[in-house]
Amino acid sequence: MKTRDRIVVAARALFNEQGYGAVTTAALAAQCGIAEGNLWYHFKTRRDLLEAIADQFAAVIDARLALAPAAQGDALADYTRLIGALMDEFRTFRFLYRDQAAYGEHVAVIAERAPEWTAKTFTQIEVHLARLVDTGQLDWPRAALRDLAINATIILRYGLEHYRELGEPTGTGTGAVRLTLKRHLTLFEHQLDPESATRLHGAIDAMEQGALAA
Amino acid sequence: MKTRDRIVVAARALFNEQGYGAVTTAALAAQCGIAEGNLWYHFKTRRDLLEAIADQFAAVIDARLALAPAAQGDALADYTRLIGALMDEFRTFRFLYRDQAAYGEHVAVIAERAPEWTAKTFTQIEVHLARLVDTGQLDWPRAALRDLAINATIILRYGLEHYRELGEPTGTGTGAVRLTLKRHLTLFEHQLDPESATRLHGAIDAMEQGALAA
DNA sequence: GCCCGTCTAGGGTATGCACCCTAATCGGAT
DNA sequence: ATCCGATTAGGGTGCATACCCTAGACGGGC
Repeated sequence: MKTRDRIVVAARALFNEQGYGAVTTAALAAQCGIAEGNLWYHFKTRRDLLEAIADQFAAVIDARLALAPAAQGDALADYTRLIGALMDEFRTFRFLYRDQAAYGEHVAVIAERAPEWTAKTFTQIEVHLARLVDTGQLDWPRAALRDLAINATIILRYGLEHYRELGEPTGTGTGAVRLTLKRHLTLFEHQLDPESATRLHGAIDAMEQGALAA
Repeated sequence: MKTRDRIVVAARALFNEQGYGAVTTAALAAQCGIAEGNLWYHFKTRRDLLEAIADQFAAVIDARLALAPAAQGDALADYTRLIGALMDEFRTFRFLYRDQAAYGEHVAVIAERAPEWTAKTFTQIEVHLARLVDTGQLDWPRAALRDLAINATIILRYGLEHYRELGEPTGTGTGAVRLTLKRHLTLFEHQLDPESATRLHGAIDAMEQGALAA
């Protein structure tokens, strides 16, 4: 891996663990195992590094927003794929959501596009849930799907912070993502047919060990 | 109002608006209309100021946790009172939740008690919802009340951040609290009897204009 | 061997900010 | 009038940190 990419990966991890403002450039260089001067060779300012991460973030979101349920496919697998991708994103770029006060409103791509991303995410989840209704796997009034999608998004979006506030560990491998996915299931699992509910639980159990590592 | 109290109030407001780390002691003194030396007369360190606010926070939470539905009273009014108090708290002390990465894990009262507070809040909401079930105003399986209480708490807790991410203004007087309360209602309003649903909506509409000012 | 991109080591600077210090003034209570 | 707590104005310090600068080394490609 090229040094520049190693810096981006390490920065993202440190910012997520310690908070954006608490990570010094000296500590980051040490974490990468490079001289601080080399960090400045690759990124002129700390802001340039932040924007490199934000550009990655935007690309990941655009790719995820392209996910749609297949017309004739496995609606449950499609839904599982989506929520897995969402949690991967919330976890990988956690500090970008959480530490906005620390890095300010000036990362242009986020300031401009976050509201639109969020609104599109509601729609994306709604469309996936509608497929579950169409296939008879979920019993939910069509008129109430939007609200369910929004509430599900909120719970997924803030799940890691929620468990942090409960004093639980929330880093990678702790099971916090799985807990969050299960938490969101409580919104509608009583309206899933029993087989689908079981499959979804099983898919979520399998998720933190493998799929989300990608 | 005594200067010391004025400093606490102004600090809380500035920390909420701008983020804890972005508020300099110079700006805070200016906001209070006092010399910076006077700020240091009242608080020896910035941390002392933070802890004064955290102590207030703890007292407010303890008082709110003491709220319980009356055995023979108006269950809907009791529930309304509780969610109003909760939103008041989330708004008044918003930075204490949001900016934890900025001020660190070292405010003892929060580090020690936040998980317990959150767990008690779930129970408090659950007990209030159970009263609504008992009075026939809410139709919800008893075994599922805990999950409803937790989901309601999450949505109330993160509502302001949610609307911020949607690009909406979230300061006092913007209607964000009302939107949050309405959002949480979507979890269960279809299971309220129509009169109760109408009353609750009305109570929420009245709330941001008056009751939450207290 | 030459060129060039990448990286190092080591020293440094400018800036921002929390907090200090001091002498004087002010205002309220006795 | 005196005392004392509260407040001011103005100057200052120490520290942390992002980022700069420079000469040299290293490694890969031609």
